[in-house]
Amino acid sequence: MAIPQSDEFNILMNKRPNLQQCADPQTECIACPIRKMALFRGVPEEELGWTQEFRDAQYLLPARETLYREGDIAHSIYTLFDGWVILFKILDNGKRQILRFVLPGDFFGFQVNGTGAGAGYTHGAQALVGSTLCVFPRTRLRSMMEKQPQLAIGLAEMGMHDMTLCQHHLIGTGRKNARESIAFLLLELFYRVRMQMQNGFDEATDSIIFPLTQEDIGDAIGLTSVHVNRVLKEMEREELIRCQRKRLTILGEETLMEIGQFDPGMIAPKELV
Amino acid sequence: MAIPQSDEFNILMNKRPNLQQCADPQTECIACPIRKMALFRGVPEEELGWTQEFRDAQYLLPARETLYREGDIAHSIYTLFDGWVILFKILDNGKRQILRFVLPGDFFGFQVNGTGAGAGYTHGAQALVGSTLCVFPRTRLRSMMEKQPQLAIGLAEMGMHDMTLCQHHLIGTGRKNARESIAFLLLELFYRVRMQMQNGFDEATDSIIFPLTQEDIGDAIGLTSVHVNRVLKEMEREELIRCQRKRLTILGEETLMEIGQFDPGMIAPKELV
DNA sequence: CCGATTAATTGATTTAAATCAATAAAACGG
DNA sequence: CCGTTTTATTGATTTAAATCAATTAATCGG
Repeated sequence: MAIPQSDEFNILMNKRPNLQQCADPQTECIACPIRKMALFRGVPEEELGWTQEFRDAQYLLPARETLYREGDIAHSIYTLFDGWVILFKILDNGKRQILRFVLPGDFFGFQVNGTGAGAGYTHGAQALVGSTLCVFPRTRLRSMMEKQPQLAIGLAEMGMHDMTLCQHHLIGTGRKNARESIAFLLLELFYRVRMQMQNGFDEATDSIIFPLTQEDIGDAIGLTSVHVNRVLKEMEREELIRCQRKRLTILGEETLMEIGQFDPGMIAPKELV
Repeated sequence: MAIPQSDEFNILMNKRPNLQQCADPQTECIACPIRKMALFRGVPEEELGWTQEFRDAQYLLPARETLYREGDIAHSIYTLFDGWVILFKILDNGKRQILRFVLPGDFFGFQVNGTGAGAGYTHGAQALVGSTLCVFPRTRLRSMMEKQPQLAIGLAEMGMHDMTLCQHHLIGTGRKNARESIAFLLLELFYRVRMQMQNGFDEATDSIIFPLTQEDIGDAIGLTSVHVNRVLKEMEREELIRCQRKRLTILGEETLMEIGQFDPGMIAPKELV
């Protein structure tokens, strides 16, 4: 049975043809299990009806589909409700640099070039696995923030968090070798998944769903997939990790943390004093 | 003649021993020539007396002095009024990664680890040349933003700008070679200086004051100073740049932009719609 | 379940940049 | 101006990672 599709949905589909409408019922902001980590973290409960109204709807993005490309007009901004999304940039020579791994609760799509409603995304976005998105109109963000300063504070706090991650990736590509960078990235994603979502993390085996290919890892860290493979294999031989069937298990957490110079404190959400 | 020093100054000096009190008169926020680019960009003129009161004072940081180290308790946040400051992180192996070049109008010092008043800076800060700083107490930032949402919006906008720069540095270290990264960095700094400040840029020769050593360049891009030297020398031989006596001239702007894949649009200040 | 595509694995070879090692040239503090 | 300390420069050698080239193992769509 076909799901009836709203006008707004059809308009959005013209802009973002890969999105699929969610089956109802959709999660309300007030009942949202990830709200405390997400954009509306600081907004008081009694105001949530109002933020709810700001939100367009929830949509599904199938695995491997592109949400938007660099340069596309940025009509929407997004909160990832469930799944994995990567933000990346393709260089002239065809090489790809992954800029950010988006996990549930993360907000994205607000980095644009240019001014006004016609500004374009500075990067592309693509799902690694089937993902659910909360969609918001970008052009109302500023007026929303003026009315509700908690929203602006939340955005600034999330921006600080994203910046910390980006700076650590810069440190990795700039001044760490392959083994160190890879150890760091695996731990970062492991901790983020364990902290941010209920599903994905399996307590029994201390493992997470890990949908990255070795090429994805390389494109995040600035290595070729061949070299990533060699390092991962070596780590498996050393019983530091197990990485197969899209599942990652951390066996030697202490050792990996030393190798990667990883401090779990960096994963903690940022809060303005 | 010694400048009389206030109580607040003496308290600050215990925390930041390298700062020197400015000779009066200090620049008032309302008369600040860089305000339109800085933190108080969106704050209406009639509110500036109030923001002025938030500000501690202006201080001098001599060339090569450290403002703070990673882990220091983050009492203050800063706007650079004049000069050049670098933010960096030192790894366990002693290597340094420069995270950001701070130019006049830029806001910094708010990236911290931990919560509350005792949180510590995630990075160190050091002056490349004698610099003037506007100092603010970090612990009042949130309440300021709640009272004046324009401040939060300004912070979010500046955060977007910083993020764009950080992502481009990541792209450079991750997926560009030495020649491409260096071309990009030189152009980025050239454009930022030309855009942000009156002094520093010399219209007659189309050159800027450029206080970085070749080691600084390397630590920003993830290269050794030896290799930076070879690439710079080659670029000089090709008449693309002139880089001597702490002054940088761009001779082959078009060619450099192609080499570095540099788009001046990325330098433009970000604005929320 | 099955052919087709995508991802992982491994070996051989090359290369961009690091490292090692000296000088030469600037900048700095009295 | 002068000795001292930083920076810049250049050559010789090494190395971490890239590239090239197959082959094997998974995953996917019907």
